[in-house]
Amino acid sequence: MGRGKIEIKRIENSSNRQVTYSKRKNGILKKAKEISVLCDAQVSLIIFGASGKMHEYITPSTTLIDILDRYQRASGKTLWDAKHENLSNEIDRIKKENDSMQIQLRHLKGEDITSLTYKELMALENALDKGLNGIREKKGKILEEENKELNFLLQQHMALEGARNMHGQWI
Amino acid sequence: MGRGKIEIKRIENSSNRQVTYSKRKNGILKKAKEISVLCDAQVSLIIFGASGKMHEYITPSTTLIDILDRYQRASGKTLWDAKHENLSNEIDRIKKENDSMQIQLRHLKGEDITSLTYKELMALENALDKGLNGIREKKGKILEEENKELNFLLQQHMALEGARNMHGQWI
DNA sequence: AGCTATTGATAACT
DNA sequence: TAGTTATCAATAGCT
Repeated sequence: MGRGKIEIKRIENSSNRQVTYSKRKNGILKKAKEISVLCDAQVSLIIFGASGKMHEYITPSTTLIDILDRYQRASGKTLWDAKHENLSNEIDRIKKENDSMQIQLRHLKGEDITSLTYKELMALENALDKGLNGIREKKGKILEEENKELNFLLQQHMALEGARNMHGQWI
Repeated sequence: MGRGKIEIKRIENSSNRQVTYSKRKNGILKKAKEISVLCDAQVSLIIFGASGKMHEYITPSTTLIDILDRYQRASGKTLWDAKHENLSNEIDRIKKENDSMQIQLRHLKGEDITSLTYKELMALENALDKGLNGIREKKGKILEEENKELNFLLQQHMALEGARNMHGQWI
């Protein structure tokens, strides 16, 4: 298809290769467009030349993503699904963790306990009791601290009051 | 490029369209292969005909995924990243939910409560107390039922025993 | 599905 | 690097 026939193998002369690439790239892009228009075909053509520059043709009435979705369904091969799967698995794992915690929380609040065994209830009771003790201890400490603080303030005030009274006597 | 020139617009005659599709499909696949070999180009060509059947050419030394990765980098468009992002967001959301529940659970178990205010501790205490009451009530009911069952069994046994004794007297 | 007249693509050249 | 053209390749219409 030119002044001479050529073998289909890598063109060694780099500048010839570059020229041929440029011409054939235009040619194939045109062909892609033509078959798409003439025959109602969905086409995705992506080309990277040796220079690294990209050229593409995607049938205008669609998107590359659509074509790739279709590709996956038609070929059975996975493209992003492989990457997706990891994330999906993580979501599943976390959701299970979540559900389990949800249930634990409900149980600790005394909800949804009808199906629990006596033994499970005992364990729950212990956990709650322990928790309650911790809370009450903490509450107690907070109250003690407050008490101490109040006592200190009261002492200060009383001392002040006493001083003022004594001062009054002296006047 | 044929017995007559044709306009590049949809071929209305369906069988002509099918024939043309088949011929041009082969042609463009050949072109894809040729440019790939001749010019060291990375090519991905995916075609869906009206029949739904797929045809593809991917430069053998690479994979479609590689090409699409490159496509994303070159075009700035996202293919699977968009889908990825949705999943990632969901993971984030669930993880936050998770963390919050984690904390609630710890608090209910009386752990990590040093930073809580007195008011928060009161709320916690109430929740625990309520939970504990529920649990104990449930435990009580279980014991009651069990007792009822045991009583019933005991009555049966005693009745049996009584009968046996009476029977013994009769002998 | 094959054939071939004709158009289209392009290799070598400028 | 872009334009020209002789030549080869693809294919439209036909069988």
